[in-house]
Amino acid sequence: MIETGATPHPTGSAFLLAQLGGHAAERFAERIAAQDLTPAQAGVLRLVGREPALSQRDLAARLGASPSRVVALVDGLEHRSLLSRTRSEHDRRVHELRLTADGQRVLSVLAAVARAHDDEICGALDPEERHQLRDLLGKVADSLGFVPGVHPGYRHL
Amino acid sequence: MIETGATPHPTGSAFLLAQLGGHAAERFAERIAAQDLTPAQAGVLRLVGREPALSQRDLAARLGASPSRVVALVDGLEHRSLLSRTRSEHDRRVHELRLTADGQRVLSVLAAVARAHDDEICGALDPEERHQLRDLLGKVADSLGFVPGVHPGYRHL
DNA sequence: TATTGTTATACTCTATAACTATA
DNA sequence: TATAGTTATAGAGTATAACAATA
Repeated sequence: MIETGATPHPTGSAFLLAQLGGHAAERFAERIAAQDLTPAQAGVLRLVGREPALSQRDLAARLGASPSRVVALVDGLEHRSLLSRTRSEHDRRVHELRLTADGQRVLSVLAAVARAHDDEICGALDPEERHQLRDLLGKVADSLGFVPGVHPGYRHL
Repeated sequence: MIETGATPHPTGSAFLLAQLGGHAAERFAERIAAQDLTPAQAGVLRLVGREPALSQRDLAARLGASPSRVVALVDGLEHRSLLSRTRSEHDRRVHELRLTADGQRVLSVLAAVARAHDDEICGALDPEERHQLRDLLGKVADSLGFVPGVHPGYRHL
């Protein structure tokens, strides 16, 4: 992985943000590798867990990925019995995605992993500072149009 | 691009950090594409600008990339006359890397782009909040062992 | 005709291993 | 023998385009 960026950190936070974000993503990937999951797969479980009966097309939009990519992602998770595809009764073209009982178990493990991950990343901050950081990041995210669970590029669909 | 992650944002900042960091990196990449540069190339210019006569091997360590990858990166920049390779007189195996005059010009353009980029990302924050955010991120970065200009994986060399 | 999911294909990024030239 | 750089090769990840089933 290559760190992008400009000068060390003169006045700006954007470079530091990209650096830390990259590190956080990398560490999270390492952690979930223990459950044999990639970040993309974890994203699928998270989104399907939140929105049962999601179609592959809508999932692709929320992930910011192509529909063909979702096929492979769902194939793998279905093969491991973590989620199921069922044809919609209203429109037999669409596949409704749902977590299996195993899938829900894995999802709750992922939530615990995320908490531990968060403690690792923010461990240097006291509770008040963590709260401040979350508020500031939330403000930035809002201003950039981030909607939880929806890829920014598709937030208008 | 796929957003990794766990729950929306319950208590933790790590997911938001990864999300925003990814967005910031992506937007920076779009901006420098106007100069026909990739983030990796920008990183090379930045590091060689800071440490003239850097060897390709040391550059690879600082980037967190493989030496073979650096070959292609340097090839491209040398071909565009943004940096030069000269064999070291002390050890004729090593190539000393330096920015050309054009390379330094491009580097200063990159610095301006980084400032604009930063304003875009942090535009929703007032000056005091931006200062707070930078301090908090700096604290997190320090606790994780980040050294400016050196990839974390290689900070001990 | 338009849309969902699928397959085939190709492209980009990147690392590992073998090679060369120096030391 | 060991090291700096290079080349050859292969793998991962991903998108685009063509296709089949359904609307």
